[in-house]
Amino acid sequence: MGQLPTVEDVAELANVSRQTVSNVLNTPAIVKPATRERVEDAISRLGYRQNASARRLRTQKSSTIGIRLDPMVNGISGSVLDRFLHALTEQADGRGMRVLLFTAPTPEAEIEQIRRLRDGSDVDAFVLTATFYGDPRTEWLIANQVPFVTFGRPWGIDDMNDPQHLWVDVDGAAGVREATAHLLDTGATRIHYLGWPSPSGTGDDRRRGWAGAMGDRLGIDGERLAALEHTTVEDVATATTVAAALLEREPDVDALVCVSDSLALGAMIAATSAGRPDLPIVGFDNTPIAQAVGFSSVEQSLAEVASGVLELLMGATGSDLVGRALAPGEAHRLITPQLIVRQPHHLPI
Amino acid sequence: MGQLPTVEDVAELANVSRQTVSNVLNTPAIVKPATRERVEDAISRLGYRQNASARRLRTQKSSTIGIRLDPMVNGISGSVLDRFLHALTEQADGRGMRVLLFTAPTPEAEIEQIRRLRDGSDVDAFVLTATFYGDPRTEWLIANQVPFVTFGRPWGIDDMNDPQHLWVDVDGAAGVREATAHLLDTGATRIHYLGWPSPSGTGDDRRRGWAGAMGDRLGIDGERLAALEHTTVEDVATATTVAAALLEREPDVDALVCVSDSLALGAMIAATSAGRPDLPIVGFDNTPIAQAVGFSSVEQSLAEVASGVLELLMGATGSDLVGRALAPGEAHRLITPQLIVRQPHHLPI
DNA sequence: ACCAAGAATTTGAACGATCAAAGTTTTTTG
DNA sequence: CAAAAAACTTTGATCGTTCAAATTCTTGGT
Repeated sequence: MGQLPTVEDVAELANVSRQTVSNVLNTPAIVKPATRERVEDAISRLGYRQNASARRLRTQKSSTIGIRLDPMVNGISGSVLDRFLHALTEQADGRGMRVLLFTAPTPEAEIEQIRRLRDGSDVDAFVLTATFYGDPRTEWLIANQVPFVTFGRPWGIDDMNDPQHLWVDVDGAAGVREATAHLLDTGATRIHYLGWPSPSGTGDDRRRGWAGAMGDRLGIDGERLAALEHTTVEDVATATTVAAALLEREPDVDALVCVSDSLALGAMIAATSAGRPDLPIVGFDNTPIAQAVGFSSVEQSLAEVASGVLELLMGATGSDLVGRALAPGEAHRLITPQLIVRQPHHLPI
Repeated sequence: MGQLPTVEDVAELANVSRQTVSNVLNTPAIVKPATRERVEDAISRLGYRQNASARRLRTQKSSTIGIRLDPMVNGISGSVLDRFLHALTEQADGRGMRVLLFTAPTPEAEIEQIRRLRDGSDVDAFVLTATFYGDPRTEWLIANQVPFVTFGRPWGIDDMNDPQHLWVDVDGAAGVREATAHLLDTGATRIHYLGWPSPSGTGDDRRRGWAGAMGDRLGIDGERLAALEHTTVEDVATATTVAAALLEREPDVDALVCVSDSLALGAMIAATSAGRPDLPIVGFDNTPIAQAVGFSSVEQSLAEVASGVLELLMGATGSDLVGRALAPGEAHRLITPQLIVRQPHHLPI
């Protein structure tokens, strides 16, 4: 096998011109059926594939999405980005897009990388994760008119409805509300909450779900609600300590809603140890740990997040990047997560 | 800001020709220092960047490494691939390479994807993970002369020293041997092993490390060694049960070496519950769980694996892909992992 | 049967870089 | 100091594709 076949080779075999071959590939509708068939036959006979670099050079599009691989993912929820990446890659492929990775130690370095990738025509859109308040990246991207979508809502209120800032996020409040409602349905009433210290965009959002359900269904709020709330950092050992103290101080706890699987694992260990292996505990992210140890958890559909990202970037069916700014209501997607109910495995502790 | 500057623009500003600009970029050594400086000045003044597509079209190289993102990573060790990906991306960037992701449900589909990416000049080398016995992918890649490296040694004996099959792997035996030796140094002698059922390439390799240390240092082998060995599947709950039974049956256990952090977590829970929170336990992979719960673990340096992969692919310093077959001894790298010693957190169970 | 309008196809140029070879300047050498 | 060698720079061609404009082929109305 010498050279790879080119459009020219296909054209010659099919007795047509380069351009017709190109048309069969890109705009088949304008080619006469008989001709198209002949070309397609030649293509498959030669095993021809488009040369991506040449195509990109000519069209000035790379059909590639860039995403930064975070330096370190926190705790046991690390697999979230992993799973998102998988879903994104898979769905991007379905739309003829590819996913290119890059790394950067700081937001400034990330901007530099983005600039490089963009200027080199390597990437024509970006997906940002882990956005934060006053994020310089989103500002830069908007200012430089680089298409992008963030996974995670912007934290500046102004940006929330800015039609230039496309974003997809998981409705943590809805997920935790469902979890709380499910516990209420089973008869629990003293449902405590184990969360992260405020302020935390994600954490506060999830807490709102619990608070809302407790308020709506039981009329509990204000002081009485605050008494059911406990906070700890994202760390299994610390969470275990906090949960153990809680269970000792308040033996009548009915159930425990946790902001993450890490905290839920700590709570699980503490509960089992306190002789309450059946205490209903709910975590968030449905990590392998939740499955392994056996507690309920709120699962975010990363496939939905990925498809939301691509829809915002390329339109519902499109295969091209949208340059247009979207209407305020269309510029984002809020994905509703789902509660996965599990029975504890009764670990023999 | 209208058009992006090209070599032509830089050349004009620096009063040289296209080619000289290209030389400054690619082979600076052959350009007279004064000229080079003038060109570099023009480059930075215009903010010029090489157009990757044009370069790739001309050179017929994509400077891109393809890697398949596995459908699902198993258990809590999922972050391994994640961390490897990060290290690979980072180091590839340092060598002017990029990492492109793809997915595929089956090995056959993966070959098809590889073929597509290769034929389209999208990717010019691949990194394979999770290889298995009689893997069709490696055979296809070798037959089609596509450069690749596998993370994980080939399991067919013949391939082990095939200079065409480049591979990097972690020396699990050495890691577990070190862990066992460390426990022996602290005075432990009844060191049990909790592993996966045989046959398992990775599992058997790690087991060998434990067996070797026990044999060399204590002269224990054969029947006596087998009595200290226990197996269970990769699942926290099951491991907890097995470890609990073991501790009850053999109260004089000094320490427990585990094939993975999942099993170590199970062992940790069982030990703590059995009133032996200080029982030395060692896991493998040094996942966030090991850190969170507080047990020793063998850490594989994924940075070293990544750099090994790139070295095999591109040569020690090179920035080009090696087409040459390497000598039998040079075709692989075995990375020695390192034991991370931790004191238990004394979870208040 | 003719001509205009539309459909289908072809041709030349361009995308932005590097290669190969040829041209120019500078340095070395007899 | 001239000629040869080395060092450096420039010129034309090319990678494989798509765009824009030009050309040829169909179709349909009168």
